[in-house]
Amino acid sequence: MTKDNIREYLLAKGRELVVSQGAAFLTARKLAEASGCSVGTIYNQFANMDNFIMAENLQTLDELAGSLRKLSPDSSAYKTLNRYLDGFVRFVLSNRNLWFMLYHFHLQASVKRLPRAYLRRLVRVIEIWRPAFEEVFKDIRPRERRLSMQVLWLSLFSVSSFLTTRVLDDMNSVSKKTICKLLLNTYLAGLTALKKD
Amino acid sequence: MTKDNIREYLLAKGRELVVSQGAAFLTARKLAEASGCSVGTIYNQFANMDNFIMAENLQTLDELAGSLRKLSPDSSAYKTLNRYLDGFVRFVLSNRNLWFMLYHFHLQASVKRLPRAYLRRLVRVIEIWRPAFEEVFKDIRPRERRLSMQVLWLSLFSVSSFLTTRVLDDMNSVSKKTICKLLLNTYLAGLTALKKD
DNA sequence: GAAAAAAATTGAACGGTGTTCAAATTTATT
DNA sequence: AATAAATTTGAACACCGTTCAATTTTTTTC
Repeated sequence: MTKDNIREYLLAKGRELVVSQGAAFLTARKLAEASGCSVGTIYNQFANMDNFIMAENLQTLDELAGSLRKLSPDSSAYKTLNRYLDGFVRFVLSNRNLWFMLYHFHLQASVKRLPRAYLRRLVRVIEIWRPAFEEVFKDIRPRERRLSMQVLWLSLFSVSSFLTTRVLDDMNSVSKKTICKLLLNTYLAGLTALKKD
Repeated sequence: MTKDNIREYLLAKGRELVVSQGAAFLTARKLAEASGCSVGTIYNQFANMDNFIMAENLQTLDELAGSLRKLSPDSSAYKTLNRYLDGFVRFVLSNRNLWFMLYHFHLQASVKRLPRAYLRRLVRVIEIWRPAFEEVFKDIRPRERRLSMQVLWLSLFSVSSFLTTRVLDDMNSVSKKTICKLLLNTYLAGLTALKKD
């Protein structure tokens, strides 16, 4: 097979495989077969499969950011934060396999160190929340506010891993979205309550 | 090699490998070599390596439960919850590789379904928190209280995965324990604030 | 257009993984 | 001691990521 943009073609095909068959299905040989090329060609475009997966994950984060940026602010900053959460949960649930792959890789890679390019996109996603968050908590000192926001994001991101699996289906009778909303709003209420001291 | 309790011996050796070399080092062949037997013997004791890892994880959860149960209540139920969190974080940080293996397996397995034995032990851990939690929030309706507790545990459990990696070292200047304490106490404050409505 | 040079593609091969199972060995029973 | 049962063994199978000499394709040069 010959393509002018093999790299993009491989990424697109790999994405198809993950979406339709799950992250575990994405192997060098299966990708090669699905793309109509040999494994060598993949390794000509990507140093290794980890880099390929990373490239997919960067795209996923870009799509998440794009999806969140499309959301218009609500009547209050507080409601806007809830809107972002909605968008986040919706994105994860409608991109389960891609998000599972991202989180799985994130977990594994973070044993050593996450690539700068990846960390940058994570920050980019968090930055979308920031204005609304600062608006709601404008009378909290910047340092603490920044930390609180990071902890909130860390919690939501961590919990998001289980949005992609079946584990929460057994434990609760409430929906995954409800769980996330409860986490967000309880945490926000906690911040609101604590700032008064 | 011949042992009267090969199963326990293999589990102990496997544990050594994970503790000292990391979860990725635990393979059938390496375990066989470290234990002085063949791969076949392992498969005679365990249906597959997943079952072996599961057995290790059950033990890890038992050890966590034992560690938490050793803690004596503090002067208030609220402080007791913080004490449990301390114990939890301390356990995870001093059993990084084992906890990473557990969480990693949990994530993977939860794509399909987690074994009953495993879920039971998870519940057993949560149950340790329950009395103190119910004491603090005795005027919240049981159903909501139960849900709030599950969401709290889910958050802490999810975040715990990153206690075992380096990822939080780069993002914040505060310690991992501080992050967890902030999450817990903000969430608890939120519950306290919300219950007044 | 033909020949030479450069670039890209190929896929068998290497070392690793989990897993199987007929054969060898050890243990228990008669 | 001979037989029967249970256990252990490790080569072999199908995968995995990865490499790289050989092939094919493309480009450049004449």
